[in-house]
Amino acid sequence: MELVQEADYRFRIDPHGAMRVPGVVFASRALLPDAEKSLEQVANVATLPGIVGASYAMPDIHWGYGFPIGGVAATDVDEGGVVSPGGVGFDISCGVRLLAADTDRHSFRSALSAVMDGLDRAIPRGAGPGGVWHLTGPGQLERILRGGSRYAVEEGHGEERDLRRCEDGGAVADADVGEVSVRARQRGLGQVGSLGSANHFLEVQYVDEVHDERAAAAFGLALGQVCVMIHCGSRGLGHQICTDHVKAMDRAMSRYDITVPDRQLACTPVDSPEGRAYLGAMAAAANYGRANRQLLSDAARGVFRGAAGARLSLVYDVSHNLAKIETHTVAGARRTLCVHRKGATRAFPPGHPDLPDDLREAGQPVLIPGTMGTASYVLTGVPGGDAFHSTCHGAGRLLSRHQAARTVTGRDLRARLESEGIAVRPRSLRGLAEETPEAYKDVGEVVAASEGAGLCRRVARLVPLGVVKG
DNA sequence: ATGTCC
Repeated sequence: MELVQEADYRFRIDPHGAMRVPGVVFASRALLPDAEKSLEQVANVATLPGIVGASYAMPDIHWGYGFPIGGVAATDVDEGGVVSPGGVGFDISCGVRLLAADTDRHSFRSALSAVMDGLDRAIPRGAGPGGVWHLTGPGQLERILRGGSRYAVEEGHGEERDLRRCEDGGAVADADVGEVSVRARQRGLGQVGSLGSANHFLEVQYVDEVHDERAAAAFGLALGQVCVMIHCGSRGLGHQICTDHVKAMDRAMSRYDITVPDRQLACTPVDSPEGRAYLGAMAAAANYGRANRQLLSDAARGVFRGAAGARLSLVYDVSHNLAKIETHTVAGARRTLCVHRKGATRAFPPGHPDLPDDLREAGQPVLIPGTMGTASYVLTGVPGGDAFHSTCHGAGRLLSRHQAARTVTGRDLRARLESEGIAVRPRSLRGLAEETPEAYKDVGEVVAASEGAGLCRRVARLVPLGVVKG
């Protein structure tokens, strides 16, 4: 795959074969080792009907199902543009929530161990069932799928203010519960309020560097402040919805005369029965993921209150795996686009009308979970930019789970983290080893490349005090 | 990511 360098941190893949638009990759050469497979996926996405602008890739690009992880693709809804479940991924609405404590790391130090033990008991995690909420019946699951974080807050698991600090006010309105299969519901029933496994985590962190004082103040962050970061998604429910709708679209595609270079790019027009069905089910999973993060926040708040006498205020909650219908100006014209972000985070600039009043001047908080034991970042959107107000989502994997687990034992990794002063509460030592920092790109380099490409600006760097993992 | 293959 030939990459033409256009600027620092910006490469172009010229259209060839069935590509309708170019590929644009925001990265440095150093961030693209062995990227051939994922760059081919960038080119494949550029063949989708109705794609607008370019098939974009963020600096944390790596190989994924059909679309690369770290990919952004927008299609024009009024021009036959398609929606593809592979452009969202299996973990629909996977995302990050950051809460800021009313304490700094020095005052907090003596409480850390008790807080970690409390979180160890309070946070359900790992593969399979288990969640903080035990549903009273199927009607309650439907209310979660329609109401997301808003429903959890209505039930007493949070504050009204939380909802103003959530993307979409904590729930999207267009969930179609009828498009969520019985099997997806069954899988979702017992996992409401759970972390899951792999790179999902809950971390106790503190603000280690502030890069932008004004934005940090607007977000409620200050140097030394203790924070809680929660990274999780829609568990088995979202996974099953992706499986169901990929299958349905794979069968339906030929009726729309759509051919794709890879079956994993199965898609139909946004404005088709199959497209609307997927988007309705995806919205339900989006709400499930948000309720999930709201309930885990509530559990963490209880632990912080009891073990440290500390309060947690929501900084923001944003997904990095979603397709959204958004209005963007393209070549001077307002167009209705279906923006797929898969391992890419929405990053609204200052002044965007969808931001709450108290964030309008600073821009949207963008939450970047780092690799376990390293740093995480808070960024903000910037004016102009490219890729439909999107930026990176994390470090990006380099080694497979199997390769990672061969480099270190879970026991040794835990000892290493503890010796660095990071408390670790793993559910499984094997799972811990699979997440060793060596398996990932350097999140600092990913963030620097994203900023260098003009996609976002750094606000703060966070480092871990304690890790809760599946 | 995921009842890591219905």
